[in-house]
Amino acid sequence: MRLSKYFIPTLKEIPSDALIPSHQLMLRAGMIRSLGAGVYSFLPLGYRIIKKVMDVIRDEMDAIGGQEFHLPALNPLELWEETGRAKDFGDTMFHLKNRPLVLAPTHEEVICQIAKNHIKSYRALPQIWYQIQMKFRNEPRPRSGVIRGRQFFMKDSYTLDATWEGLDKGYELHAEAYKKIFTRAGLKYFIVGASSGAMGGSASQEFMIESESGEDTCAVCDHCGYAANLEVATSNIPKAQREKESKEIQEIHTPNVGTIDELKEFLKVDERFLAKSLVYMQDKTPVLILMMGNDQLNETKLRAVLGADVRPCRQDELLMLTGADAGSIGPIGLQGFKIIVDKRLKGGNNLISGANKNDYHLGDIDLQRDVKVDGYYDLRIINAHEPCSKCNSPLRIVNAIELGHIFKLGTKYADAMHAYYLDEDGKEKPIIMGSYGIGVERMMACFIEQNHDKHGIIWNKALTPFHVHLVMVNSNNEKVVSVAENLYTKLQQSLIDVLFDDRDDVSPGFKFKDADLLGIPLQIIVGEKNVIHGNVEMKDRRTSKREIVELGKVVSFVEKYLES
RNA sequence: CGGGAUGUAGCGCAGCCCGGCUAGCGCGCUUGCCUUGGGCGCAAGAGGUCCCGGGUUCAAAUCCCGGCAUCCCGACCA
Repeated sequence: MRLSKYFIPTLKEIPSDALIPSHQLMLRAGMIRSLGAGVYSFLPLGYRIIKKVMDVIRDEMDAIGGQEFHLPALNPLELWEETGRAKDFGDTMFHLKNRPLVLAPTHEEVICQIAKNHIKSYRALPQIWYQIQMKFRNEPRPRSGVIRGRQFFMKDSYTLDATWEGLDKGYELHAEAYKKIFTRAGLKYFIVGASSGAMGGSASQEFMIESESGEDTCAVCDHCGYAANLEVATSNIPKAQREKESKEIQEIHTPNVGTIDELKEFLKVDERFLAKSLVYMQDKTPVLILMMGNDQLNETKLRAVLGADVRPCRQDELLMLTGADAGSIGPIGLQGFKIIVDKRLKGGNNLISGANKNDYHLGDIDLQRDVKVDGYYDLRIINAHEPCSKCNSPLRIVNAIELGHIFKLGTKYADAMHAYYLDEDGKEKPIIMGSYGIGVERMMACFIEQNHDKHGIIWNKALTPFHVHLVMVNSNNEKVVSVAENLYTKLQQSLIDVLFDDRDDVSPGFKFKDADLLGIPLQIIVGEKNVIHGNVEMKDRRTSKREIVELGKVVSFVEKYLES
């Protein structure tokens, strides 16, 4: 491709709306342009890279037996009502105004519908179906360039199985394929256990890259490799120590003490003797939740215990139900409450908690003696430096970007849509599904986040838009022009993708800057000072190492480089 | 959806408080000359709904009201 004819509008200055490196560089390198919040046009160079990413994904999906589909983005609203997900997605799904159609944010329903109509026997299972297609989500706040957009490419795949062992196998195949995809794409990633959320199902893992601009938070152990989304992460933080003697409950006057920190200061006691109370509503049942000290409640963990519909109790409800305001609530003397306790408090005695009377607390509560506990669960958000639950090394808390997510769905969709097959005994059974996604633009953006310097992007061989960047330095020098033109032809004849900077109206410095910005990993620099000796210069974009190569050996040099 | 900021040429910005002459600067763009190993120089040009609508005023980019858009923080995020 001749740069003089190719549409690559590079920018010298950084557009002010772009804050993170990948977004800035994608704009500056002429790969994308914004059309509206969270909506991007891919220009020719950017789309070339998208296609490279898709190639890698497609290759590995085909390798595990995936069959590529192309499913419609327009879906009947009715289909989404069948599974109840029209309501679950709510405003996140785009609805058309002039027909009862929606723009699909994912494709479980469509897949399940096809399976329902055509998979009638266990003999037709298992199946791995996938597609790489545009997804639409009405994100309330798109951000970080293409990392969170309102429309984006996703590779989504689905396993259909007759047995739970089959699901496990399909899930494992995907986990392995994903590792290969991200490794080939040159991404430094880690895998975390994740919440399966409203997708339902039993197991779920996310493929993440660590990034300051990430929207997810993960706990990571650098020692043993444990990593988990904070939604589900656990640690070995010390539990309550039961004291030898349980003292008698006593009322303590605590005027103007609201928060745990104030209580700690007022009573001069260790945080681990304090039991913080929170009240949530599970349908019409109030639930009192006890946490140790100032431990924060993890709502994802809470929902896993109580169901998705729990909500924090309102202030007016709180006063009516307990007779006190937040800050003076406690587990003693409540009527009609369910009481659940964070595991960390298990066995605790001589604890201090609210008295359900404003400005009073109760001291020396023994959970075993005084409280009817409906269950102990892990409910807390872990903090940095807490000991790893596997190896006790201090955990790090990092921001991360989710590149891929794999789910064991089970029969949720088959049940809702009556997608049944006949098993060996002629019995009707629901098809067991798994669902697996990769964000295509995110792979591209994350690669740039991890591979750039102050001059621009540094592609690797798998994702680079062209194999080599041929820079003709002195376009007024006949010898240089003829050598560069000749090389361009020869390289193309050897099936090497060349971006040829043949512009004659641009100074050498400009060409070098553009080459570094675009980041093609190997630059061939044809300039006067080397050409007169029958040589050209090879520059490695990543290391900036330069090597002088004889003209006749350029093609074989490049071929060797590409194979290495 | 709550909080904050911004909106002036393709891009980056100044001007706005404190209303007033033809709305300005850098980059980019066009033309000519020049230059050719790190965003080159000189000269001449083109390019504007000052986000939109309303109001105040002799006079509005500037003040007031309403709206829209974009970005950031938070909430949300299968």
